[in-house]
Amino acid sequence: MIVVTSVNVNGIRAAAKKGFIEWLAATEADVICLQEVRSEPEQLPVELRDLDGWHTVWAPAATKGRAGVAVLSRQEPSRTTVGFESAEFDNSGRYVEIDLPGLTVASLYLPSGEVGTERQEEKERFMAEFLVHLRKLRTRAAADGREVVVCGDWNIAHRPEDLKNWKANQKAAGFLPEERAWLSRVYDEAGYVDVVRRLHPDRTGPYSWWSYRGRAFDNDSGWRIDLIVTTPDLASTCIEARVERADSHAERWSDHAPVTAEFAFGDN
Amino acid sequence: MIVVTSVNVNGIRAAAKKGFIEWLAATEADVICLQEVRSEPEQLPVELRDLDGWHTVWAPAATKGRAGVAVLSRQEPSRTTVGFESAEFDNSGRYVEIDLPGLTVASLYLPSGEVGTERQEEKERFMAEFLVHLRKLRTRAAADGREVVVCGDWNIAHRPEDLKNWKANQKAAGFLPEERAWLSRVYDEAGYVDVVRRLHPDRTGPYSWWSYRGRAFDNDSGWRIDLIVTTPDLASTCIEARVERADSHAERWSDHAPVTAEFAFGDN
DNA sequence: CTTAGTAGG
DNA sequence: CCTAATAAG
Repeated sequence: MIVVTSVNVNGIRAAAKKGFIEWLAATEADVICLQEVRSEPEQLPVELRDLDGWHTVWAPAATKGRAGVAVLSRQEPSRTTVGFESAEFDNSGRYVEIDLPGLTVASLYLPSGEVGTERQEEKERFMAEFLVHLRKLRTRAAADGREVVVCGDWNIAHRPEDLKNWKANQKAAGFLPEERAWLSRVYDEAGYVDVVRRLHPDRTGPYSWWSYRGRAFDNDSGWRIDLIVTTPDLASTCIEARVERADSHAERWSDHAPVTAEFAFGDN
Repeated sequence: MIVVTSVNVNGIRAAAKKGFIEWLAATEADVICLQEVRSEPEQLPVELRDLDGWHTVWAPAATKGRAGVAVLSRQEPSRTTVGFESAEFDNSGRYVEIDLPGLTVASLYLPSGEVGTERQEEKERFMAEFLVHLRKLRTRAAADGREVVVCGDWNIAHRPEDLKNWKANQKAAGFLPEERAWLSRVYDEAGYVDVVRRLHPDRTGPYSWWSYRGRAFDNDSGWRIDLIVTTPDLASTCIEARVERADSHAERWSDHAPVTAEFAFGDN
């Protein structure tokens, strides 16, 4: 059994002041993939340095205060790789990969994009390069007899069920036809599986991000853009997948909620 | 009788959230000179627009969020002048003057300066130009039979009694020998009077600014840099002068405290 | 330490 | 609306 969580913390230093530390102390996850850490390792608050019981790999962006991904694991990784052999993106705090026994885990923070700007073109370049990487990753893993799980903020909602207001967002970054088609290729051509959708094929959401603007969270006007995407054999061992939406009992310490999947993996 | 207050609000929008509005509602001042407003008039919170019972003149800096002075008066000014005919400084939100019957009131925010930087040179240029203005102002006022009061954050402590730690600050901006000498010229050559010091010749302080860093406020480790400076005849009518240091009963809504002087001016 | 602007989200 | 870097104080 392995429990994997993905969460965009929207600034780990701010999150730490609002409840992330307590959430971390209580989680039963074995591996946690973080996005938008927005901190150099040296800038982390003491409570997040030398985390007891966790092995950590931090992959900050070259630009201070931007992006940044990390993976926390209870087991020590046998290998750690920052980036995906991309000249443009390896230094941008958007991808880090670790190897655990029989399993490769990656934390991904795909650019957000903004229609009509250079940042949308950057997103598209990232998507093109990253799809190549996903294919290679799967081929390599198959050759090694390994499974793969890519956790992250993909910044794309795949289908109308994945966001509250799909009609109004057809020309918005994150739900553009070309972005949705790209995600289809991740599934249909590269052969990956979105495990939350696999276990909950018919429901709307569950959303994992709600804008801080307006009453988006209270109205559950969200998007499902934080995805746990795995190789098919691993997906078939997924026995639970959920979004940990904050409620009156749990503080909201990010505009995203943790997404968690449990796999009967390595069990006898 | 006229009551005049000078206070550096350190961002009127932040101050408004912390108690400035309540202070303003309770004050008995007739004229209030503000410095470091740091807001365009259009950006002011509603509570500070069309202030009931006050005439207001706002002189923001050309650069948003920087400097900015204002004068609030219960009587309507007969004349309002932004700047002091300085090509360099008239647009920098550092000086505004109003005329009331028999009295010119000015709000001044002298540059803070920082030793060894261009900003110290800017401060020195300001001082040179402003001293010329002070002389003209006094000459003009004398010809018109008017008194003058220049309220503001002068960003200079005159003597050892005017700051907690004068020995350690002899090479610090705000207590440099040339700055202190300049203030002496304002008094001795241009003929103005610092009314708080006139009424309290022997005491240390009263300080009007305490850094937000460390425990400066709790230790009363402050500076007396907010001054009410007047023509001699007006000074001789000053019957009270004080600093309104925040205590357990009053919120601290700025790193500066209001300085208030009461003049038996216009009384029969 | 605090303010406000700014870029990114 | 929120985070963090930055400049100024």
